Amino acid sequence: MSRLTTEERQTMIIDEAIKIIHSGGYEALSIREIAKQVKISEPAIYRHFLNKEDIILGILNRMLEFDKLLNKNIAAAKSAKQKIRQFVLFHFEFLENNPEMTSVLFSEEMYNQSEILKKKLVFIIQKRKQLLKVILDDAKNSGELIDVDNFELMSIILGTIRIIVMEWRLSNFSFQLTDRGKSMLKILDKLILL
Amino acid sequence: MSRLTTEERQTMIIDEAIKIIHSGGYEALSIREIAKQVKISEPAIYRHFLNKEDIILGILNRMLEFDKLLNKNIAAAKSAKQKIRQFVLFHFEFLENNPEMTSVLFSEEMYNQSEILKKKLVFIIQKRKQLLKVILDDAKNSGELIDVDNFELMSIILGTIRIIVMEWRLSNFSFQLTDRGKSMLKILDKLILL
DNA sequence: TTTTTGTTAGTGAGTGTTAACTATTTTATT
DNA sequence: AATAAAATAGTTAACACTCACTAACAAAAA
Repeated sequence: MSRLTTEERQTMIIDEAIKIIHSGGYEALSIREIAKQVKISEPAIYRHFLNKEDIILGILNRMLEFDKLLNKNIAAAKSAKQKIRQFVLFHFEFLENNPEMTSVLFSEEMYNQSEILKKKLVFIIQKRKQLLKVILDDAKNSGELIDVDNFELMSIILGTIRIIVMEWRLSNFSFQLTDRGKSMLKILDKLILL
Repeated sequence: MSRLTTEERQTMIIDEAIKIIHSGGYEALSIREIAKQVKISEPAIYRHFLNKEDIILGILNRMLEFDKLLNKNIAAAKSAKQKIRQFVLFHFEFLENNPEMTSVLFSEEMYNQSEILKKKLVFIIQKRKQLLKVILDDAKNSGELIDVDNFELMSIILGTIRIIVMEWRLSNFSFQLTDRGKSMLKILDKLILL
């Protein structure tokens, strides 16, 4: 067996960790299982991560990469209206292509493990809310959005996205998430866009 | 120590189990910890429940009791409009008075333990959706509701309730949930009621 | 006397993590 | 360019601990 660099192993370890959570929930995520999937010994894991918490932190950093993609995607949209649509649709598109990330998204137990993890999760959520807030403020300024409190609108949009993804999971991914997202977006259009 | 009946012990065990989940997440829910809190030995737990899954099933049945209360509360409302408002508000009122139930609500790992548990959870969610569906259908028939697909409206309402409760949890219950619920309801009123 | 609720002691399996050591790769020196 | 030294990535074996659950027995209540 040839040795790999820490960066390569870290990537493999995070990859497999996400897969394990997807197939067996956070409870199934053990150092033993990761080692088995990555095909190295358990102690070798500790060459690349400080401890289990550090691995979970790595998973959370993967979620930040989604945010980068989301930002790029939205920057390309022209009108504020289009930005809102892209914000919603890109969530569904990304998760449809990366269904294992929904498991990460809903593994609340995982973030409950330590204050560091919880803070990081709150940070990620906060960042996404901030992005949506800027878009909604723009939309309101350009008269494209209904005149109600943006703070509440954010909860409506994010809550609706989240529960649809949850329904998708509970149905064992049995429907096309983007299709469902599109029909949801139509209604949302009617309700909040002018 | 005086002996108690199975019914009394079962109630105590479920009570403590919920408390444990609330303070330490599902991961903290062990037979050992329950026994410690109830102040009986571990094997004594097995006099009153078949196994751990059976205890979780008991917790899920507690959630069904909320549904009974919700049904009563809604039956008292006169107009369909009022029923929608009550459906939303009662969720917030109940959880504000029983914050530990939010932990149960969000312990997804718990229901992932077995197919039986997952099915029971899906059943509970399905039941609550059905209740909301009937209300929305009524509201539409009596011309009190905006004319969009009710299926999508259900996701918007349930998703918004859920994410507000999630925000409440992540803030360590630092704001008044019912107040937040009321201002949310105002916006929802504007958006979907005629 | 029988049933029910409790106890103590113990099972095998799984957990994250560490100590001690080895093999490979990279860097520095001859 | 060849070789010695240092750093890195891996191993096996074991640590102390927690897990859900059970056998065997005791005491209280019906």
